[in-house]
Amino acid sequence: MADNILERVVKPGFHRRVYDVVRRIPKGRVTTYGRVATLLGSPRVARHVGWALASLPGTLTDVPWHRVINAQRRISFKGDPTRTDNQRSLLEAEGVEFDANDRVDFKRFLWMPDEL
DNA sequence: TTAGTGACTGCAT
DNA sequence: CATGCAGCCACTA
Repeated sequence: MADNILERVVKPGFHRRVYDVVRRIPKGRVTTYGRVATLLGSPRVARHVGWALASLPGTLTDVPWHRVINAQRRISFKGDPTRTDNQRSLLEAEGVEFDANDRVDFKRFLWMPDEL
């Protein structure tokens, strides 16, 4: 089970909390690193959210990491460019659309949790 | 224990 | 609109 793998790969608790939030993002919706951080109670730890996702074992988890993009409404690309391609493909497969500038329309696809 | 790092963000230029 | 820069703090070595 993916969760078991996650338990072994990820030790720290903060990461674990990030994954719990990300798992709640509905299919076909996206959110930002900053919003996830805010849901965790710390609006200033957006970088840690990204870092937490960076340490995921890729496809071996049930965490929809691809539904998290940056506040500029774009997919963050630092490191491996193929990752961003994959992320975009996954989102488009769920119905999320990108405009000519590779941006997502938050009015239509941003996940707005009740808690926020 | 200390120092370095970063899938970010918001404000300034 | 595009860059640049400082702040942020859990995690890693």
